[in-house]
Amino acid sequence: MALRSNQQVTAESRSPLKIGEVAKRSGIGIEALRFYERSGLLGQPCRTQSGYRSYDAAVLQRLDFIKRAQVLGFSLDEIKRIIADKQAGHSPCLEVREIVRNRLEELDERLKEMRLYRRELGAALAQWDETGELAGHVCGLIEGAQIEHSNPTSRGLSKNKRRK
Amino acid sequence: MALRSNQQVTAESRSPLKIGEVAKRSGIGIEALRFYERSGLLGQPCRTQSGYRSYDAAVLQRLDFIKRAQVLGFSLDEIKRIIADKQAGHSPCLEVREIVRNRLEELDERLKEMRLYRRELGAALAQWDETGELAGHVCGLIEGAQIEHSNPTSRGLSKNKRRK
DNA sequence: CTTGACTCTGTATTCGACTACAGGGTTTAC
DNA sequence: GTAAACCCTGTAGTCGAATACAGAGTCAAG
Repeated sequence: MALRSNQQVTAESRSPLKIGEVAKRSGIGIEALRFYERSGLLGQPCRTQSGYRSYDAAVLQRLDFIKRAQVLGFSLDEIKRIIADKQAGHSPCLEVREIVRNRLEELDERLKEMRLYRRELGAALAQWDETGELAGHVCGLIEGAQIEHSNPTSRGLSKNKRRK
Repeated sequence: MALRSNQQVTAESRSPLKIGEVAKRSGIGIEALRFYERSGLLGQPCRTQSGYRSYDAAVLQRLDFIKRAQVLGFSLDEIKRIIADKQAGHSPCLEVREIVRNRLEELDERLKEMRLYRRELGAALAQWDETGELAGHVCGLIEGAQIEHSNPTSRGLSKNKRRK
């Protein structure tokens, strides 16, 4: 354990990281880190005598893996299973392979969809720029959908929560 | 009011649709339709004397537009703005164009990311099948994260959402 | 010794996009 | 004429992935 004096070995290569540091380096946010731990994605780190989490730098790689997997469309739950499975010894477990394979299929499917609509959207935008008119799927459809009078936009955009 | 007798013109081309029918044809679900209406994506339809929603078939196109836009990654809120904007007269509004253009950029970004990781994932899976070992990013990282050191992390990737 | 930055646990809240349900009215088929 | 199938409003719940907050302990600097 962390015998009170090992703190002073604060060289940058081997230092145990406190949660704030991990958050800073991984870009993941303290609360999220604790949440990951609760959810079984991280396993519990050592603690200092006072109860502070004390991470080994390896956690950063793990977090990186998690982020990558997320981008690929894995849910935290699936990621958890992959990690747990690996850790449990039976490395290339069938179940995990299934997940990966399925996700791959879904991914391809989604990629195809996205490429298609990207083309449509791009085309519409181009024409829009040219002619000042929206065309094709993007707005032909809006136009097509006439709204039976009434007050259209109803109320103000009170709850307009734009982010990102 | 719909003059009690015009209901009987139930020819298939002009019939006003009740919500269940719209749900069936659009594949969108009654509750979701009402939710869209509440959210300002649909505007209120006429009602029969008894208060039932009575949709014009054009709503189907609108719903189709909404679905497409969603697949492209637009939020309901953005979709709403696009529609409202169009309806408000100033057709090819700058704001909407901005949304579309930005979304397009994001989409391309995301496509690139996805293709990259798809390659990695595919490769890992192939090797896995071959050698029974997970390699590369997919599991090297899991293995690495046993609890040993390493280094950095670049900036976070944009928040991407998986849906479906 | 005190301040301020940091951390702890535990519970609650957010957000988007729905979905479910309670407690009614209406239409339609037999 | 009655039961099933539909529709209404309004409110509440779900799900994934976090965030936020309350109330308390800990640590390094001045």
